[in-house]
Amino acid sequence: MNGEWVDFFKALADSNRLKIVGLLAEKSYSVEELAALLKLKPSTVSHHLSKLAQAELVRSHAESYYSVYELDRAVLEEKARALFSQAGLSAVAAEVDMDAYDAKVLRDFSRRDGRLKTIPAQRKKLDAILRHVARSFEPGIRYSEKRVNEILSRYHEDTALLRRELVGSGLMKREDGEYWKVANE
Amino acid sequence: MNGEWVDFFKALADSNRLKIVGLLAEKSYSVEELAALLKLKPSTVSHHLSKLAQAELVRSHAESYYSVYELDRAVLEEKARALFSQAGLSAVAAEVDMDAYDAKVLRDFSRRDGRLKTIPAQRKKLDAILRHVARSFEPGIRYSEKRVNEILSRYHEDTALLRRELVGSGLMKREDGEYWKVANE
DNA sequence: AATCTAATTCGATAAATATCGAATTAGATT
DNA sequence: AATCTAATTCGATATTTATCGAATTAGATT
Repeated sequence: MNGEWVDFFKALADSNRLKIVGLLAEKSYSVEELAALLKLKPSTVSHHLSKLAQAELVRSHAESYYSVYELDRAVLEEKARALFSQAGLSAVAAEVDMDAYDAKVLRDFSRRDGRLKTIPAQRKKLDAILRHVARSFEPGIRYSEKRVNEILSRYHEDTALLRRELVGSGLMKREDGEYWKVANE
Repeated sequence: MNGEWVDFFKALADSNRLKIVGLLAEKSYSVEELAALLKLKPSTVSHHLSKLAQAELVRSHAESYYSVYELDRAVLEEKARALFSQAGLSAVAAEVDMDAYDAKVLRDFSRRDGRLKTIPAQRKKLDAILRHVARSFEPGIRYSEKRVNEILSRYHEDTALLRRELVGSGLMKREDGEYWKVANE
């Protein structure tokens, strides 16, 4: 989940909350003081602080009448560090469905019976279709051109085009008139 | 202004925009591809990308039919770096009115004529009042106790209390029955 | 030149949220 | 125990904004 990151950025995505963080970076303040400095009502500041606290950016402790808030630099630095790293960035997108694009192209170009309405002319869409078609071939098996055409004819009558593109895209190989599927992954 | 920072955080304060950044961290994508991957309409993705572009986090270039978007790592790293530094953090709060708290306390405790309704018992509020009262004394001049009381009586009848607190707080000094103001700043 | 196609802009709508004032709570001071 | 005080919570409101579909635009392909 990227919820933790969203909380972090949402917490800082407000002008007044940024000012609070800026102020707390210099010293600790009570809610009342922050309200006076920012010209906001204490209830509003309290609301802002609870968002910052939810993101673990601030902590508070009681001090006589006041709750004194202080900045938690460690969390800030940890997040800043992650922004640098490739892994940290990519983790943010972890739950994206990487096959959704292929699925959409396939839907757009297929009939109910699974045959292709047309063969897409555009490179990226053609590639998506080819990846799909290639699943009809078993890895490790050598197919005659005749057999390849049989299988491809389930998708579209222009088997020559499909065959040529499969080889051209590197999904399949050809040698001595025989074809085989390149191991995927 | 902290507008630049607000733009930065606002740009990333959305789950789908975070996913976009995560995806672009691995490779470039067209609007259409991103829309398919995120299961959003192209118009929505376009909107998200324009926010990211406004924060200078992404750039686009035309490529045949498509606008291909790519991540600008430099901006991301520059911001991340600033999050570490004291100066960077404090800069965020640059335009906060640091005297607003004192002004509020003063307002709360003063009558229209400038005299004090009461002398605040709470430390922080008393300090704010004392800073105000101390402005009635010129630095570099030595005052007799009688003269000090005269001046303080403009604010409140309990001049002894004010005098004692001014010295106690370090705003004024006393020696041989004479008083003077400590240079501020 | 005519036609396609992806991208963008625009208008509308529904959901999220910043702000305030009133009521309540939690703690400290007397 | 009784009283104060700052903080918090709650309810209401106005603003912002995420999303979509329709219309338009900008570019490339034919």
